[in-house]
Amino acid sequence: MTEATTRRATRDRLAAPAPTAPEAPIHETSMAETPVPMTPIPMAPGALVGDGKNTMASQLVDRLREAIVSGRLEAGSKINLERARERFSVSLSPLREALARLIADGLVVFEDNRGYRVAPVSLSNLAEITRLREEVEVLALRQAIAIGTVDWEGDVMRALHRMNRIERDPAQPETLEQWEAYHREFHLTLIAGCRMPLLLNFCGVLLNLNDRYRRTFLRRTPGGDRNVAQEHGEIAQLAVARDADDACARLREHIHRTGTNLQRHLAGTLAP
Amino acid sequence: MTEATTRRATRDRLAAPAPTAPEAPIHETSMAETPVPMTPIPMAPGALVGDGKNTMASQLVDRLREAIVSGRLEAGSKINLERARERFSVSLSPLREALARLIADGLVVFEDNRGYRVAPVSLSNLAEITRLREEVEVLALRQAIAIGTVDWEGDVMRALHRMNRIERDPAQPETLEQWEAYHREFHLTLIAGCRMPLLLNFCGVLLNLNDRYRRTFLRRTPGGDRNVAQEHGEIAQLAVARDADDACARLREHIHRTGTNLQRHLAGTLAP
DNA sequence: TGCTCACATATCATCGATTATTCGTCAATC
DNA sequence: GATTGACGAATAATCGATGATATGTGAGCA
Repeated sequence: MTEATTRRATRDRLAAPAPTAPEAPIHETSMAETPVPMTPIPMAPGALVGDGKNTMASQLVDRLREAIVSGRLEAGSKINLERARERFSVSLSPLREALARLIADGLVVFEDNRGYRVAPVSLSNLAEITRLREEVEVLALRQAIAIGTVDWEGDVMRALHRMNRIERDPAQPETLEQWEAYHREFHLTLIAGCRMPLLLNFCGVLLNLNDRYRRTFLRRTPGGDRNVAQEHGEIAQLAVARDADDACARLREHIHRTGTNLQRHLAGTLAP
Repeated sequence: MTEATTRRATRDRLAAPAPTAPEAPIHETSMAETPVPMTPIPMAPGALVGDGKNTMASQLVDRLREAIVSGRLEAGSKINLERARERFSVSLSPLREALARLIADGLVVFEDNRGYRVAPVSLSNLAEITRLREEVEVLALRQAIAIGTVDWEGDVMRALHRMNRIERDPAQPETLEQWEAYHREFHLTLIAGCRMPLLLNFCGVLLNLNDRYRRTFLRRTPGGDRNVAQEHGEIAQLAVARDADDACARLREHIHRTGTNLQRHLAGTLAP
């Protein structure tokens, strides 16, 4: 039970700064902070209850990622270390370590002696993300359909159900955030059955990058006139029915349409 | 004047520790250090004379990557920070930052409060690497053949020529190292024409991971009875001739055969 | 007016010391 | 005799301070 004491002390130390206000922007431009209440994120699959995120650096990775994907940290903006240090109430070492890890996600870019900055967005970047998702996510799905277990089927249906039950109300931003989280989990669960860690990791990165575009440009009109829920449902049904060709075709269309949609919105944002 | 003094001091500081002995093993096990004389590496393409690697952390990334891919740092072994700090003559901050960046390469794994370790090797990991290389490297090649410029064609032929001119003499380890560098560059150049940064980055990661297996298990008998040089030549010729289907088929076979070869050697190492 | 160079300032990079956590060991207990 | 809990050594994580680099500014000159 001495251990309990020690642990509790740590938890307090770590928990204390969290409830404070959501991070204000670090970059020089933009100061209107969207008061998003930092959802108690149902983080990436594979995270056991007590295993991860005990250190400053690891928590920072999540906080920074969320801040970037949500658009609170403007694309392309410089990350001033001193201000970020204050904002997140940490020291330089864990901050730099967290940023270094985020390079892997493609959300942060770095240059020697010039520091870190939020990865920029561009039409070509979006096009590549879409194209690669079509290829690798479909590849993963095909493999998942081939070797996925019954448990995997169950996971897929559960993820689908949870996502579709969320009522997306623009007046309640937290419902949008929640849907984003479930949507991400749905796509990851769909392919998780393939049991190829490197591939899943890469798909997760692409999904993150894609989500940043959607959350920035399609915040309230996610599907346009599409019935996204139906698309998801069909893909899931075909997948658990082990109809590989049709499931993959539908997933590919789904990704492609989303990409086209985003492309249009982004072009509208950049051009005028 | 003052500035000149400052700069000179810095350069000396950075240059000084480099020529010292090659890094001895950091991990607890294994103490017989292969006295590989740390080739003055013809580093990754795209490195201008003065652009990158000015900081301790960035230099460390390269040194550590080389140490891991070459096998000097044993797969799966724990990386003791204090010993690594001494060995590489740096402080903890840049060391941790460098290790954090190497997570992206899949060469290092991390766990909160348990530190960093060299990524383990396994048959399933090798199988996935091979499978993914077949898919994504071929995808990249097809795109490169579709849109690659004449400059790209030239780059491919040059890379092929340089690689094939190296005489691989097991008695002269530096020739093996040199060939590895050129070989890596050949494969990357072959697909560089596709102009998809994310895809190229992923291919580079896979190539690195693959090279670790080859350099560990196929150090002196790279091709078995295969004529690897001829395989490379044919792929290059087909690529610049814009024969996409044949080039991709050959590349896929090439990757697959290499994988099978490695699988056999690795199985022989793990089993008995 | 436009350019170059020195200086001041802001920022990034690194270090050494301090704090927190884990892991091995051993004694106490059931 | 096995399990549990407490200690101490080893190691990881964090911090505050210092050193190095880049960037902005203005004087001097063509």
